[in-house]
Amino acid sequence: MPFTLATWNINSVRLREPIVAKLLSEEAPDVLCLQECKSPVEKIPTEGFAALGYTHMIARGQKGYNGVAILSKLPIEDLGDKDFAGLGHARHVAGRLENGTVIHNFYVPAGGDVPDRKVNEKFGQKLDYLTDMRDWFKSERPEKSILVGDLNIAPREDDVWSHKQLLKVVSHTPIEVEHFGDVMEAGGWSDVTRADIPKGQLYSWWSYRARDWDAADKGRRLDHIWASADIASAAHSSRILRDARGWEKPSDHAPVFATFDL
DNA sequence: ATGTCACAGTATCTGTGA
Repeated sequence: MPFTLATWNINSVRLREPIVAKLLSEEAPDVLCLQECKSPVEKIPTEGFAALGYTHMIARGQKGYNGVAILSKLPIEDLGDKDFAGLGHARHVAGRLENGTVIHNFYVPAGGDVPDRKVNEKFGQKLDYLTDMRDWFKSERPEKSILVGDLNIAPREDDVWSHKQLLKVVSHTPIEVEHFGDVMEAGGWSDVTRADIPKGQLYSWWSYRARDWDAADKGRRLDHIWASADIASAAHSSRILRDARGWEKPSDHAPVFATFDL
């Protein structure tokens, strides 16, 4: 049975419950992975989502920061979480659908402003987080697995509005892109979105600070869907719902979709 | 390109994170 999955950094699930409901109503993915819920799990507004058919949820949360959740129409088993880099943050949760597909939902640390771990501890934490992801997937080689989330890195030149102008901007520096590639290689992961849409500029995030985000279009592709090598060929119909960036009280991220014939 | 958001804590603003 094919299923459609979406990933969306929601930047407060409680404040944006209306647009989560809008996405579920209008696009109806089978599974929606959220990041930056900024809510303890018990305060996530699950009732409205359940009323739309999303009766299953696995989540990790903390007050005010981070937080990840997987809303699902399909039953999903909680496989636990990993505290990569020992930060004590709610940045990962894994689940398994009844067809055996494992879903990893990640919110990788943003990394602060200065791309130098000697003067910016947050940048070091981001690199360490990615290194721990690499080591984990090297030891636990993923099978029949999907990895999604806000990875806070735009790896390709055509994943940013200006490669040259962003080379020293956190999210697109060479050291981050190298770590990103190391995680992919360690897990044998395939970039589903770029396998489907190999050419052209592709963004999933536009800053709140731009006067007119749509016209300026200074975006970055920070949100990703990966598949393990054994199921990579089952993925298709990738898209980024740019419209959602223009909805009422929007997140600064747009949802990314893919469908899997599994 | 220092601009706009969201949240905690204390409070009706300041600091932090993104």
